[in-house]
Amino acid sequence: MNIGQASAASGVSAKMLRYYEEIGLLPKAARTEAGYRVYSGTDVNTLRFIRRARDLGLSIERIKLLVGLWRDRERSSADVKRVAQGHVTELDAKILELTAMRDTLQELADACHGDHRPDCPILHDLEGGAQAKAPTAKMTKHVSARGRGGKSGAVPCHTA
Amino acid sequence: MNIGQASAASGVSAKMLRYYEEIGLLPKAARTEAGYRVYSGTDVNTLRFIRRARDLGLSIERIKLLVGLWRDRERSSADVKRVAQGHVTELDAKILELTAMRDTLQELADACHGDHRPDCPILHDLEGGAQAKAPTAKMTKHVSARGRGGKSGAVPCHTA
DNA sequence: GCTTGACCTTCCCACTATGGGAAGCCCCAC
DNA sequence: GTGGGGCTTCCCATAGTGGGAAGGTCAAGC
Repeated sequence: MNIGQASAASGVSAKMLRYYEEIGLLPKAARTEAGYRVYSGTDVNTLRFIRRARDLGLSIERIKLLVGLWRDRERSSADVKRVAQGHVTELDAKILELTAMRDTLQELADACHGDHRPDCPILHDLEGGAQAKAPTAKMTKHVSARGRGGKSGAVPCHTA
Repeated sequence: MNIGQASAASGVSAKMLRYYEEIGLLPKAARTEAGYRVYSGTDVNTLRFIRRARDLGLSIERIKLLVGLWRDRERSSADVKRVAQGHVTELDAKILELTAMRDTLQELADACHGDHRPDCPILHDLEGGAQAKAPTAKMTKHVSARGRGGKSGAVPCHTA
């Protein structure tokens, strides 16, 4: 099987196949004399595994761990569960963060007339917003979001 | 005010100040004879506006629009609301996507013993998972996530 | 006046995954 | 033997952000 066929069979693009090989997620594929990569049915299984894992939003790093555990017959399910749970935790954090943003923005949008007039609570909030607004409460729950400057483990962004 | 002071006063890093200028979110700052950037109080206001907007997860592109509207006294609040609403829609989509991932993964993790034994429904799902699993239902709602290959407007990832 | 240290400048690199595309070689069918 | 499609590598772009190097500047202290 060459790269195109492995790609079609696994749902992982040829481009990604090369990339995964390059970063060490996949072992270096065997080559034909002409230099073409060669894949086996086993490889395709691994690729499907990876693809499913990516669909669940797991980072490449975590997938590396999981593939390792998958191949290891001596693994303990606890290790697998730990990796999964780690990702769930990240997802929860991200969901919380996005939800806070969404709610704040929706509140502001709801308060905006949305007509031809220039007055707009959205701009008003962005302008001075948070600090000077303690009394109004309710709108002040903006959540500092984005851990600013922290290498806080965030959910990798593969949507874009 | 030089860049360090503007940064401290606005909460936007000096690095980002230069970047925003480069991409045209900010006008080119005036310079001293030595080439140092000079900022005014007005600039700091704009920077704070931008920072608040980033905190709400708005993309630079949307912020450009908002800053433009903010400066425009003839604006209609409808335009502002449209931008905000667009972002809320994206956030909702992203939240839905992440939530689907989270739920699937949590279900799998819940089904995993998490002990020393190697059997693990998480790996089992990733392995063959979805297709061959229609009868089990409930677990099959995986949501194809990530619009694969689509330029589907996703929420920008500024968390990482 | 000179040194030192903090600050500024530009420029390049890294990150996460992914796609796009160019230049060039290869393979198969006709 | 020729054409088209597939393969190779290599570079670029994405969206924001941080890190750091090499070098110029400024202000304070001696």
